[in-house]
Amino acid sequence: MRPLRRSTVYDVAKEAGVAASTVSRAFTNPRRVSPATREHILGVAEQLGYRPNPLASALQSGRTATVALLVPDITNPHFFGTIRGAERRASTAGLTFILSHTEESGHNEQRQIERLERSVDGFVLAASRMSDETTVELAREHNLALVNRQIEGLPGASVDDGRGSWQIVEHLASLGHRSLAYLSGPKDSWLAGERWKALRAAAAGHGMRATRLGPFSPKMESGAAAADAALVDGATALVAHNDLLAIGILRRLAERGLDVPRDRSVVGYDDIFGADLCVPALTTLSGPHETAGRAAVELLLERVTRPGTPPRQVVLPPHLVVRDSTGPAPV
Amino acid sequence: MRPLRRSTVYDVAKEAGVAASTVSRAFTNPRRVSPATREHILGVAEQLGYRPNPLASALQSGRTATVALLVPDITNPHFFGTIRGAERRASTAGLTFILSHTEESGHNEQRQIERLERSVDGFVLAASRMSDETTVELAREHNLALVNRQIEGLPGASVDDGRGSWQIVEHLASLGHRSLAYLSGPKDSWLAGERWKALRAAAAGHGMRATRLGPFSPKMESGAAAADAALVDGATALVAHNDLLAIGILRRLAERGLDVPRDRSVVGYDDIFGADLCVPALTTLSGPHETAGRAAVELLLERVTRPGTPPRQVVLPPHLVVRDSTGPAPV
DNA sequence: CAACTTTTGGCAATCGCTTGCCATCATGAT
DNA sequence: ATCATGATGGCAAGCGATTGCCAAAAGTTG
Repeated sequence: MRPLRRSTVYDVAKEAGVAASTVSRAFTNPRRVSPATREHILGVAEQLGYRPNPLASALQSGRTATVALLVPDITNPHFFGTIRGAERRASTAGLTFILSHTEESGHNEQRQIERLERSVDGFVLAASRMSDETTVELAREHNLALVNRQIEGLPGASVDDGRGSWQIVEHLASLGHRSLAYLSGPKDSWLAGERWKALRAAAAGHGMRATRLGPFSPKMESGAAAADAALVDGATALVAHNDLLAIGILRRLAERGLDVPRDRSVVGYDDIFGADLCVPALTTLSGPHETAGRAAVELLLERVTRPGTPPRQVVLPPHLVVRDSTGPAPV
Repeated sequence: MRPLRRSTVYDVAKEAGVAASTVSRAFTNPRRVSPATREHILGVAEQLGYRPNPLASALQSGRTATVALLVPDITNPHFFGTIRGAERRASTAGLTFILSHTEESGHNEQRQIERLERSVDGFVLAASRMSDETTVELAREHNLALVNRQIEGLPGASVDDGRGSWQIVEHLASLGHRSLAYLSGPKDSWLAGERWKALRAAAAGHGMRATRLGPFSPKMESGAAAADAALVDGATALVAHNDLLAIGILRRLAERGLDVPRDRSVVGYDDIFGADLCVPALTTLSGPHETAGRAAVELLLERVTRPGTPPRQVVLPPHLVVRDSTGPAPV
């Protein structure tokens, strides 16, 4: 590999018989040069194989044409949709897309932001673990958009899991369940908090008993512990923090000789790939997470191109996908 | 958002009573300044909240501490392992990680490389769709590492699907199958080519008949067409280009009233999440794709830190995971 | 103590582009 | 013909680091 010398604005300028500034403008600010010279410059640039150096450009202008997405756990299928959506949107806007894993730690998020601050135009924070205060503080100096987290005054896109949780409870109530157990996820996850609040409220509204168990790590392996805890609790309906956990629970219940949905009903969140493959196929709350990822990048863009506009919050409706893991409450 | 003015080397230099060059060296080349001044500078920098601007640094030095991963299709679970592995390795090496989707097009890969060339230290190309010639050509000017593609003289990490295909055939042969159909994937995928070559050779070695059908797009939706084609062919063993396709095939066969593994055996490649959840659970070739992703970044790093060393090729062994979708050939 | 080597730090050029400001020129209005 | 006006292009000063080269200081050696 021999990184050959690329031609610069100066080479193009000399060859085209204009000043470097004019070359620059021909590329970044077309209306600032006459159509004729622009054509000419572009032609010369083309034949010289000129390509603007994004670093140099960013250094001077402060605009990097890059966004970063910070996810707590790259390994968790829950985030794939968000990653996809964000990447696709960035790509169509001609933005470079940086992906970074924060290991479920707010502190890490903060460090990444500091590390990348000069290299990006903004950050999308997915399921951020940082406190409201820290986030607001950071938002003063950085361009942030949140996914699945709502903070007053900050732009964000989230799936309305509160409303979704009501749907879950209604579904379960209609099947005659009188009690549910929520197998909770990471305790500093905002989304998890929202889910539980809504579940509890909805349960109360339907005269159902609701208990929160856990927290459990949102992985299949935690399913056993979660299932066992739920059995002790005795609730007939188990609502798991996410599909991974729900699938783990399904497995454990089968091991312990219980039939789903006859003896217990199980519901998950996310509708990940695989949720309809397992047996019984999982009833789960499907959220437009890809859309959320896309929207978040969109919001970031908005703040760059039209600063001063008030931050928007996009809330997306989820829908319950009823499959085979829920059924009438046992008598 | 008010991007406050960050302090620069000059601020630190003035405050510490040294030259900017010394500050720079204190950070990037510690042994070039005396321990005492270094300590002092670091202290001042700390209290001024100084953070080096990666853009400025990259512009001058040519080193960006960034790598890019180009994948044909972000949506395909096959790549999740590679993405994870590459991201994790990059992250532990302190590198910024750029993820980019090339829409299954070699031409797009090339454009991305051109766009990002100054912004990264190297590229990992996963399942590249470019021709050998183009790739070799690009490798002259860029730092490339390939995943699941082998080109003479270029560094790369790949899963040995040739060997894996032999394992598949041996497994099928041992179950008494006398014929197999390979439901092929994208036709310009190198990996797909390797698989078929090995399958055909192995089948010949075992006196089995082998046909290649397709190409099919490697998605679940294509399963129906693939299954139907295979039924026409009559082979008792169906080997699908990947698990997605295999799962689609499973569904179609069930729809058409055929029992797997009694009437037909089905095998996939990749062992994606969900392969053990579907019914029957899928027999599939599990490859260490995460390791491959990690290794590729490793190779890139090697070329940056020790230029001149001959490019290495890492070949990783896959293993066959036998589940419930394969069984004795029907009599 | 002279002569020589090694450390340490500073100077200034450089990476490649952007942009505020100014000069020029063509245009239209008067 | 005169002047205000806008369009166009050039000049030059950055952006914030890195690094080759040099000089002074410090350390070695006989």
